[in-house]
Formats: sequence, C-alpha cells, structure tokens
Amino acid sequence: MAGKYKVPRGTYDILPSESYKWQFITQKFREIAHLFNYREIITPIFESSGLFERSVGGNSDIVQKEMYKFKDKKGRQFALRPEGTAPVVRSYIENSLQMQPNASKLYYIAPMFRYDRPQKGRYRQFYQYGVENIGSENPAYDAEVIAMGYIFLEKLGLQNFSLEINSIGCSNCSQDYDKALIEYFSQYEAELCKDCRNRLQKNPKRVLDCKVPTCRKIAQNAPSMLDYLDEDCQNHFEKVQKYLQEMNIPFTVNPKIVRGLDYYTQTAFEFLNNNLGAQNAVCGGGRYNGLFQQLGGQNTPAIGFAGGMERLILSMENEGLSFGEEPHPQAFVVALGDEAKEFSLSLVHKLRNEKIATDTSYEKNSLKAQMKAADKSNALYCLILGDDELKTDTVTIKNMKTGEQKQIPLATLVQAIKQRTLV
RNA sequence: GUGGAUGUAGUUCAAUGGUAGAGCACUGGAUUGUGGUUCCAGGCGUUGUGGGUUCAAAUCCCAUCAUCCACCCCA
Repeated sequence: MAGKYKVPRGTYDILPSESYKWQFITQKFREIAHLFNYREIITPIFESSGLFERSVGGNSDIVQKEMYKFKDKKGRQFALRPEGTAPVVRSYIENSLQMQPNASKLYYIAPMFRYDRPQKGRYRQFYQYGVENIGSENPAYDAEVIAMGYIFLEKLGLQNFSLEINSIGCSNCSQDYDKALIEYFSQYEAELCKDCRNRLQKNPKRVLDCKVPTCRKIAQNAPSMLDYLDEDCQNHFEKVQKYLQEMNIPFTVNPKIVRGLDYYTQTAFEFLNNNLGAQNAVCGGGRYNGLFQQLGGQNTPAIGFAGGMERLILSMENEGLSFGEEPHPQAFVVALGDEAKEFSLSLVHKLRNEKIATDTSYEKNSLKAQMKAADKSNALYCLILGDDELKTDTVTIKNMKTGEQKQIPLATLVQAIKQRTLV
C-alpha cells in the first residue's frame, strides 16, 4: 500500500527493528562521556545563519551550498544547524559557562542538516555524537579527546579502523604554508585538474587530498605542513603524539589531513573505516583556538570531535558486531475463556506495576494463536490462565526457551518471575 | 551541482511486446489446554509517477521522482 507521502530526500525513518541499535550506541557514548566527566548540552536545531557563516566559514561548501536556510515570519534569517560545534560555542559564550563549575567538558548527540546529494553514509538529516573540551590549550586535552574517540570505537568492538592525526598550525604557520603551496603548485598549474586550479588560490591545502591521479602525483612532493609549523605549534604537536603513545593509542601522522571547516587550528584528526566506500570518515575533529573570538567571545582555546551515527552503524554491521539485545517482555499472559481474559487485564496491570515487562493479546482467543504471539514477542515466560488455574488460584508459568512449565500459586507469581529472571 | 546504474507484493527477486509469478515474511487453520518444525489455505500489486509509440507496454521512447555508486564534500 503505497501512501501519498514519502520521506524527504536524504532522510529516513528509524524503525523499531533499527531503533534499538541507536539506543545501544547512544547509551555507550553517554557512558564513555560520563567516564571522562563530560556533561550533555542540548541546543536548538536551528540558529541564526550568521553563526555558521562566521564560524564554519563563508567560503566553505557547507555554508555556500549545503545549508538549509529559511526566514521566519518576522524576516529573521535562520539555518538548520549543519554541525554541532558553533552552537555549543555560541551557547557557552551566551551563558558565560566559563563562570560555571563543570561546564568546560560538553557532549551532544543530535541531528544535523546538510543539503548534500545523498549517498551511502551521507544523508541530509544525519546524527552526530560529539564532544567539546573548552578553555585550555594544553595538549593533554588534545590527547584526552582523541583517547575518548578511540575508547568509544574500541568499546563498541570495532576492529577495522585507524586514527590519523595532523597539525595544521595556527594562523601564522598556516599563512606561510599556503604561500609555499601556491608557489609549489603554480609550477605545475597546467597539469592540475580544473578543480585544483580553482582551489589553488582559494584553499591550496585542498589540492593535497585531490583524488585525480596526476594531482596526486604532484602533491606527493609538495611541501609538508609539518615543516612550516612554528615552534609553539611544533611543540604542541609533539606533545600530543607523546601523550598518545603513552596511552598506547596507535596512530599515524598524515600531513595531508585537511579540515573542511574554517575554524580549525593545530591538531586535526580523523578516525577512518575502510569498509564504507567513499564516505570513510567515521569521526573527525580538531582544535579551534580562534573560534570563540570570531564569535564575539573571549579568547578561549578548545578542542573537540564529532562522529556520524549512520557511518558508525554501517561499520558495526560490516564487522558483524552486536547491538545488544532487542527489547522484549519478560512475561506474556495467555488467557483462555472470557473469565480468564477479564482477569488477565488486572494481572497484566499488576505485573507492570511490579516492573515486570508484560504483554498479552486481548484479541486472540485460541491457545495456539496466543502461544504463537507469546513466541513472537520473545517473552522469557508465558503465563497461562485457564479454567483450572482460575479455580485453584494458580497460574501455569512456562519457560519459552526450555519448554519447562509449572503450575504455581498466583500469590507467588511476582516473586517467582523476579527470581527466575535474575538467574 | 556533475556522471553512471536501478525502480515489479512487506521483502528478495522472476516474467524480453500478448492473462503479472515464486521463495521468505505476514494472517488463519490442521477436533477436547501449549509456541519454535511440518502440512494446508489466504495477494483487486494504480509494475515509482506522468506522458508517448503500438491492435497490445512491467517490457520500447521521453520526462519526472526516488534509491544506489562515483565525483564533490564531509559525519
């Protein structure tokens, strides 16, 4: 039965058969976040467009082509948030969180919106989990944030992922480096692809990760960012690496990592999974020391990361990992005859009050149909109520896995289920 | 935004211009109170949508929408 309406392009429904996976992952993420003493922040789904134009960067693809913008009835210009960091920073500044205790470590799990062409692992509404560590430029926090991402993926059981890190320097080193890149690539301008010739002036670092073979070849001998770091940035980057080594977190330095959002400085990193096709970044982040000032706040260094739920789930499915058990009732009540049916209503209610997850079918009458329903519900126990049981104030309890069953006094039912469930 | 592939039942797929079908799933049943196995029965699907060609279109053509893949971008 095809209905009249369909989900908007690039969006999708998370159906009951999938939603428990979401719950499993978000619960794990919260656990890890709390383990590191991060606390949740929840910001609105839309913000003033200017927030993103100023933070993500007016020239970035995200702002230029991918933002869902709209005006409200008073003509105010808003955008559905395309990413999570800028809103957190906005909120931090607006609420003077630097004055509040325990507000420097924040996490979120929230939908983001980008008007991209949909593809595997790429959607127009997608979910990100992320953290922000605000207020310090100590490289220990860089290492801590990276460690958090690493432990999260590891705890989920992922095997096939790698960590790549880089330092893109502060604005000083970055300018020098851009100059050097332009100088280098200009020699080969004629051989570069059309896109890269364009990138060369606007954002020369982008040429480094072009996939066209000839550009790739030229990029191989391009000057490395690492040679252009000033002393501070170099020290910082070395410490990050040292701390990661001390925590036994494996990584490779990839000087070609470029971040698409303008606000990044110094440390940049990505967790990659090779089974995802073109959309292989499971999680990415970096330091953004300049962002607070750009948004009108005090000079406040910070570092964070964000990861995509959809890609994480794809990776886990690829590796055949468990998402925990699907929720199911503990007990399913089967009632035979009108009298028992009526009685089952209060029995079910009583069990639920006792925190025993219980279901029944008021619709089905035959024992067989009800047993089938009990089976499908994946309930641990089936509770059978018939004439015999009603007469003697008992109930037959059946273990659906082993097939064992026993007739017990109604008065002892709750206790019996609780004891058995614990085993 | 660019290029390519694909759209048939809930789902996976058949049907190459001549009556739309199968496996799985789903629902019911196989005499007196027992599920998972087995057997039987149950589908009026605008063949994504809209046009066109033809005596005749799921099938050929055009458009449109959607999905997938790649570019791009990034989570």
